[in-house]
Amino acid sequence: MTDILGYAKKGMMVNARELFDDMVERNVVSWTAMVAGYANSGDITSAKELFDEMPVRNSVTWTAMIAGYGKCGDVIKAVEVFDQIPACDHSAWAAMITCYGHNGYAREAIEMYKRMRKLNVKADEVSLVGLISACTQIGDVEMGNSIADQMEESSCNQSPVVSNALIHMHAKCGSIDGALNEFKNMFEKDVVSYSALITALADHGRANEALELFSRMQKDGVEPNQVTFVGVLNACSHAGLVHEGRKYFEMMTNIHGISPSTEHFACMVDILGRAGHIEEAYKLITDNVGIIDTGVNSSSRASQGLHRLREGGVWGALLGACRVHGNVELGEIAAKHLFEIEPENTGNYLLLASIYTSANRWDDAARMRKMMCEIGIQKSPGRSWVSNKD
DNA sequence: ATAGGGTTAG
Repeated sequence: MTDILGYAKKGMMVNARELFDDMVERNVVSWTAMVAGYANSGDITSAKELFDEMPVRNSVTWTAMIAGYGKCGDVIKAVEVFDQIPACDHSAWAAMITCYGHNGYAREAIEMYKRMRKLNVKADEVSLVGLISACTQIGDVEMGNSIADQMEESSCNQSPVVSNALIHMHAKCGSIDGALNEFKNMFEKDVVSYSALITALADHGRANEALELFSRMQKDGVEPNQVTFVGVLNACSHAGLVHEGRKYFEMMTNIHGISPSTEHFACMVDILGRAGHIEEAYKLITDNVGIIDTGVNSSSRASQGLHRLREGGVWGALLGACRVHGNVELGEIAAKHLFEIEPENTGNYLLLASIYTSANRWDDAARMRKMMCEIGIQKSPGRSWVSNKD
């Protein structure tokens, strides 16, 4: 039994299933562990099969199914499950709020939260985090400001996860002071707290403070992760700190054993390129094209599209640098990749056109603008046909 | 015992 739970938790569903099939005395916990295991590994079909077969379900089972549909983006099915729950508890509400938020329905998530409170269901940490996350998405400061009271009431004002979500919300909604304040009042700051605030400071143009915070994080003995370093490198990029950028990149790989992801490469290309080290930036890409292409942190839910988008970030950074420094040769190479990766992004044509213009290559610049127009024309009639039909 | 949550994205 303990083995099944272990395998299911790790997503090793073939092993878990073997043991489960041989099991004599299954109970609601082993059934639910299987359902949740399938749902978490993205196999919602198998999860649903077992869910339908199982003789007894409990609130954990229902919640796992909602989250499973949420994870694969099927909000309709998640709502169906939610509506069928015989006795809906706070966890089911929390899963539904989260499901809406994660799929871009921030307003629905907030409405769901309000409905829950109207029925006197108590908010818990998870529903609060879902609410905060939704408020962050649409910049609902008013709702965000009411969260402090909710926290008192649900007695999770000391939850690090809730506080981390609040740091992010304040930062994204423009209140860096709010983020700093939330951070200051935390009892136990973890890697996410530091990473969120480092990123926030970097985004707000306060690179030195971001790097100071990184030093303090190390003094406090909190181990940085790959997200932390994206923030740190972003700070270097905004402040034009080439030497420091190189130093942190090496520190990340050599001391902390973190293999650089496409985001890290994009930051480095940006740092080097802005400073005029365009050849070096280009070499960084070509030397690591295997890593950048496949992505080292490819999670199971990372789609092909996501990778291509990320790869675009690297070439996009190079193209931007080529424009600043007027490098036609590498600008053409970067643009060529971008035209393939994201042909619909007209900004890339404009950037290359601008590079040509700076080099007095008017004909080439005109050719780019023409290509851009053709793409715009190809796109819009297609759209209006679709919308005219319904 | 089994579930749901926070930090990267130019």
